[in-house]
Amino acid sequence: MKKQPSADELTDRLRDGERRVTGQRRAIVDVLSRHPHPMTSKQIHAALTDACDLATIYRSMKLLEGKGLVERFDFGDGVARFELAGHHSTDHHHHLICRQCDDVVEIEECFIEELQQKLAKQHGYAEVTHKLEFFGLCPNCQTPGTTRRKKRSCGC
Amino acid sequence: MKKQPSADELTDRLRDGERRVTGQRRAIVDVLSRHPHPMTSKQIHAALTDACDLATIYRSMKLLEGKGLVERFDFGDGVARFELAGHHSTDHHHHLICRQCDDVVEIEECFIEELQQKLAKQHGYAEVTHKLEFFGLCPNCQTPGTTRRKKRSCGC
DNA sequence: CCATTACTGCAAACGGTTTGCATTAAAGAA
DNA sequence: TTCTTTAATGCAAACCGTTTGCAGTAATGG
Repeated sequence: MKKQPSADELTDRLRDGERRVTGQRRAIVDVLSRHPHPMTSKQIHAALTDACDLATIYRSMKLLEGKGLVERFDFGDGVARFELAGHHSTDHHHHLICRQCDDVVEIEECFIEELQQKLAKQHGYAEVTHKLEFFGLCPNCQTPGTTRRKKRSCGC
Repeated sequence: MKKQPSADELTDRLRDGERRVTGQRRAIVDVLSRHPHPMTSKQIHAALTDACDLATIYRSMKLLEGKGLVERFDFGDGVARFELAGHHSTDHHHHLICRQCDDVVEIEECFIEELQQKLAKQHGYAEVTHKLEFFGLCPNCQTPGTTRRKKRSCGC
């Protein structure tokens, strides 16, 4: 948890562009700010103290992502996950996810920027980005018989 | 189009394990063998000469993937895409996808194996794999006004 | 405090994928 | 070849994450 965009930045970024700072959006950002790993919309929904509609969350995530306040990740299971931007040293980063228990390791560095540029130039592509996630078995899940399907209490 | 797993290999791989070589599965592999880029189940379905049910395709893709005859890719749009294994020099590879027109460049090399191993060791993870795809604007789509939304005739 | 209009909740719709079940057709045996 | 077994198929319904239309609600600027 490094720099906190939280309330102030939320306001700043939403204000310009006739978007409003609502209780729901504040609450969503608040939940995200307390979780170190990407959360699904459903998890965010569950973590909210005073519930708001799931549709509102989906709409909010899209907005927040567009404003750069939130980062979207795809773990390949058909469910979008979100992290608060600025949560880690760089917004753009990757993850190492346990196939067995959903443990998540944050990989803060991104080592393929140069490679990406090489590819872009090579094929004449512009504005190139990438998505990269690693999957494996965490230490606990390697020894059969050990705790599997561990779930964090916060569900993230 | 390098080595062709096609019929023979299809048979080999399915036979052991009491799975059957059906007309539908042969047809699916056949369609894939004629397409250079990943195809969605719906695209495969559309490309089949004598149609078979979509559910059958979904079931087949899962089986073929499990048998290593097919490679699954995720372009982040919530639709699974498949390529015939052995289509390219290495089965494991990546793509550079145009955000505008869905053009696909096959990136045959994978340059982050060593990095992956470093990460695995660093965090004690085993059997680590990764998913990596690049997104950008292809040469055609960079100049506004040029052909956009190009669709290959084969829909792949 | 008001007026404007973005945002919310609700419910219905959507798109990709999965599943249950009765029927069809591979594969091996006779 | 024909018979038997049982995996695979087609069809329709279910699923699940996500999106959308609409009427009511609430944030913003005046």
